[in-house]
Amino acid sequence: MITERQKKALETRQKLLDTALKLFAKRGFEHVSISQITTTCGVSKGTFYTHFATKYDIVLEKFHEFDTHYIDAAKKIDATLNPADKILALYDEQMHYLVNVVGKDIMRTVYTAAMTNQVEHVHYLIHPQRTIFELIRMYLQEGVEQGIFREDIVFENIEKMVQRAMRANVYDWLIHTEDFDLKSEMHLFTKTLLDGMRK
Amino acid sequence: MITERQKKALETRQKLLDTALKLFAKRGFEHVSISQITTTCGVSKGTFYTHFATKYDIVLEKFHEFDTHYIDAAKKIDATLNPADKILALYDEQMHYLVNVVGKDIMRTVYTAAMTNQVEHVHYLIHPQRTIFELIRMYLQEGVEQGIFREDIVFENIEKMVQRAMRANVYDWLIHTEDFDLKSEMHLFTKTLLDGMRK
DNA sequence: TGATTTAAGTGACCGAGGTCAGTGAAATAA
DNA sequence: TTATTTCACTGACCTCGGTCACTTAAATCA
Repeated sequence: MITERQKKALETRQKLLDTALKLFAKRGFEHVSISQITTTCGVSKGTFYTHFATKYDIVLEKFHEFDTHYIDAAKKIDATLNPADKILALYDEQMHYLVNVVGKDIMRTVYTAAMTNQVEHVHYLIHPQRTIFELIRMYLQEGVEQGIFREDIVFENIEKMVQRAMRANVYDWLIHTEDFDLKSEMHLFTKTLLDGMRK
Repeated sequence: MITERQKKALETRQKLLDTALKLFAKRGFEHVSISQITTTCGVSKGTFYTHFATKYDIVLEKFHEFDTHYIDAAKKIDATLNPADKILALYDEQMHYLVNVVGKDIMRTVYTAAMTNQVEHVHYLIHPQRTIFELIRMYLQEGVEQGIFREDIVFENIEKMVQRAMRANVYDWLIHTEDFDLKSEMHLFTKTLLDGMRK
């Protein structure tokens, strides 16, 4: 059972989250201060920290929520495709989503936090239970069963490299100010890497 | 001709640089404040900013200096190797240097700054005139002349992907807290990618 | 019901990176 | 030599993310 107090606290938390994300979208993560968020919400600065450990945490929570998107994305993928093409199709869909829905600002925050924040557990960006990684593992296992991959590379390495290809292209997208088509760059890069893994 | 004043200024600058790097090495970049650096040097805080635009700039300058290392590294590479193996040999040497000389702390700073700092020019991490990129371009051109690469990928894309492979592995090294052998991870990843580019 | 405990919320405070009007001695102009 | 300009250097000051002893009202206990 939830008490009146817990209900109020959850409302405050949600209000902070919504306000913060709205302000981030309008002015960019770096240009929004905690004080701006809390005064907009009509609470004190300290209240922010009863609900979130750091400024980053708001973005990380949203990012985590975004990740459920891939379950829907996976459903759209043609089951008759070969496993390598399934991964490419998933990445195509994912990159479209990152560029058009999530956006560079949130992704930059996530990719910076992964390097900076002393990890309290395994960081989400490389967390093996991450939805997208479980999908990729599934496709790769299909590929192994069909015998399309070289046998001198162990499965964990195949998996790690495919995941790394994703971060590689996202990172390069983030450090380029313009003229970087994430979707096509990711496609070519991952396709080439997968070709290198094939028999 | 250099004036007395300019000489003094350069001395101050050099002293700030040396002190900062010594403190960074001892306590880590994030745990050293500008005030600590300037009081150790016996100058005011403002002086730091007459010589450097941001705290990052000290590290970026050092990183730039490190890059000359690759000229020596390239000389050691066996000229009879095929171009793909030359790139692998260069990366092996480079990763050894990053892990044992440059260190995670400086690299983390560089990789964060690349995402954060609004680029005044093209950022050094992707600057085409960067020493290591010119070396790679040279080897890849050798490879093209020998006809070892697929012809459906244009040269600029081959070049971009090989560079990206480097950042991919360095980034993954930076977000892992342990159990990440940069040298061997880089080797396998780049080798696989290069295999995917071959005829 | 009244006494006690709990925890959401408060805001003064801290040290950080970075700014800028002002200073004074060196460089240059007269 | 003297007047003027230049610029390395100063340090009080700004805002920031984050902390913590404290307040207060709701939840629980007796």
